[in-house]
Amino acid sequence: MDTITIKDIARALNLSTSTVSRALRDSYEINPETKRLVMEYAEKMHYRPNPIALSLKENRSQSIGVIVPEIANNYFSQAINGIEAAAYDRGYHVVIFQSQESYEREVEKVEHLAARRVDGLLMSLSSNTTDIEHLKSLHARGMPLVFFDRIPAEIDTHKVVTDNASGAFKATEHLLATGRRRIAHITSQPGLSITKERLHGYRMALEQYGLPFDENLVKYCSYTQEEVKYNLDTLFGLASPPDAFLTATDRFALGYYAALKKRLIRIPEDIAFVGFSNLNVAELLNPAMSTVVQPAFQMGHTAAGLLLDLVEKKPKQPVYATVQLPAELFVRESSALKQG
Amino acid sequence: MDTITIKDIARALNLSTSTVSRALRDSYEINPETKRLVMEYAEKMHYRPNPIALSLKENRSQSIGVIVPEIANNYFSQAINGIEAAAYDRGYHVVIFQSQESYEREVEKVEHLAARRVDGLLMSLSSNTTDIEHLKSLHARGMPLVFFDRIPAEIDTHKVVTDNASGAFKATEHLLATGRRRIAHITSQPGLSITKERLHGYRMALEQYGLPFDENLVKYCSYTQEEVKYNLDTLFGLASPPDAFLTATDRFALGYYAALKKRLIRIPEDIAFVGFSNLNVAELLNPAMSTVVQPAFQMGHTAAGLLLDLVEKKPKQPVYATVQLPAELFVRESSALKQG
DNA sequence: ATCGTTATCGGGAACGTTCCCGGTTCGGTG
DNA sequence: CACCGAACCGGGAACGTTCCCGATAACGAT
Repeated sequence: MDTITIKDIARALNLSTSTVSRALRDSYEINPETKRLVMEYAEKMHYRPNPIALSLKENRSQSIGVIVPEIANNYFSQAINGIEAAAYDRGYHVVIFQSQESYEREVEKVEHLAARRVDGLLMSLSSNTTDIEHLKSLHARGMPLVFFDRIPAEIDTHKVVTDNASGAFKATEHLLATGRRRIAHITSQPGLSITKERLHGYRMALEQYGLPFDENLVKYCSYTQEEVKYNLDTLFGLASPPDAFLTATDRFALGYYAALKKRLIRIPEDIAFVGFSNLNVAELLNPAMSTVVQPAFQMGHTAAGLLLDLVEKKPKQPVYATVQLPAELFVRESSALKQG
Repeated sequence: MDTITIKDIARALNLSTSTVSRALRDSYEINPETKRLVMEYAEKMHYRPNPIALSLKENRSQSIGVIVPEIANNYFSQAINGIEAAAYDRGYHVVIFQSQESYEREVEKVEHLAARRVDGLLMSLSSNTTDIEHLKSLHARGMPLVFFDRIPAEIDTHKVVTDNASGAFKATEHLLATGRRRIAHITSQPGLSITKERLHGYRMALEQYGLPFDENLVKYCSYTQEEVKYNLDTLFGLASPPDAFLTATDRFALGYYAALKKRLIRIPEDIAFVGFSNLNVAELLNPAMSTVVQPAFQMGHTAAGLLLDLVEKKPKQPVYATVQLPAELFVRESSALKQG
């Protein structure tokens, strides 16, 4: 890219760089005629101010970093959509990384992004992250930081989440209302916030219906294929096997739906199913899948908004808040009323 | 972010910035003892070189821009996944924008990204883009540019596409082999490369089977909901209505699948269906959807690789190529053999 | 004693921009 | 006629880094 600078304009018009700079910013102390000359020449030569030079001077990059477990996931791609919209509206760029559910990669990317001098960081933790020292120290050094969806308890900053407890409660309650009594809960790593909250909602619903909580029905998963088989084997090997599934993420919803179907288990006759999922085709599945949907776009949008407020020091002394957005339960065939 | 610079180190150790700079780059002309001092102090103070200062000096940003119609789309999010992987491996950042299928937004984002001094640009055209002057001029001014999936004919540069013609041919041939004769083709705007190529494959298959091409069966769509209804009305209003659908993109596949089911049209009994789609749950749909799958990750990965070769001037005089990756046809229930 | 060599280091320009200080001209006022 | 204040413009530092020139000292070699 051969690019023209303010100096080139100055030289061409026999002016100083100061004058050109001021002319371009429409300063009052520049002769209108001079302004016109500069403006016209700049326009003609396709002049665009170099944001890098500005960044160096102002010590900001006008960009925010985003680290998510994976981009090619309905929930996160929708969230990124919201982030991009909010950031663009306020003149910021979005730089994206994925941790791929790996702690080591997450640390690496956080470090990289910080070195890159992004103005702020938007994060959703990898499922294998338990130690968040890398983020703590970054935050302590003054990097504006906002978490969404998968948040840590130990860092005090803005957080945006869905009301996971309520979502899980509604789903569990619904399954109970359809006559199921043994609800398996397939969920993420126990350390994650979303895991705890959803488990809490699940237990509350059981309690309210006077049913016992059975640890054997809860499976904390990572994301491997063998694991699915193993978990299903043990679940169906129980003396009192499950008659319903509540899965906690998009990937579990799809993975277990597929695995159940492969085993020729009938949904909803043998097993009722509700998945936390932002899959936009839940309606079209066989059978149509009941889902707890998170407002992904909205979450990304508000998280980015909060981050940019921090970046721009909108409130001088920020009072950190945890914004909770409602989850919505869509009842479909997969959790139809139990027959007989 | 309170950040430490090379100057701070120099001052603290009573050295010049030159010496510190060289010590940090492990230059041979610095006393090992001095190096050790500098390195240790830098480590202790968490020093990280400021990439923005480097960018200013070297006139490059170590980042590439990506403009896609929408992020929250299976195909594109998978492609971005590939782009991110390739870019990160080579030390580049990925800055993402979406045109939202709007020509005006596309122009705006292209302009924005260029002003932002990205080192190169990766594009998939919006469906409403017919005039590509904004990209032509950018390319003429020396911006490395690589297109993927939706490419323009009029710009000579690297392009990465799926073998759309072959994909459409295979799908059409398959539908013909199952006994269908009136295949509706739901596709994008006529200007797009993917539209033409897929249409070509579709026609070739018809021709090979000695069937006439009927313009009435081809619908060039944008992405509105009313349009779906209108197109279905006219298609089923034909004297000889379709007995199969071949849809050209992810969104059309889902949109028309849903609409057909809503009309209680039986798939595959009344209508056979094959969709170009990267939906990862095609298998789980009701009925399981036959799909032509594009190697999205691979496309993003190679496109990014080609772009970075251009950026880094790997071949001094690049010979622009159009890389064609194979599309794969997955036959499922939705295009089962016609009964009777 | 002079000189080239080696080992170490510093000064300062440059990247593109803004902005603080200055400077000059000129018309007007006392 | 001296002085003042607009009106208009230029010089140069600064942001953080690299790199081209030097510079200095010590030390053999001539």
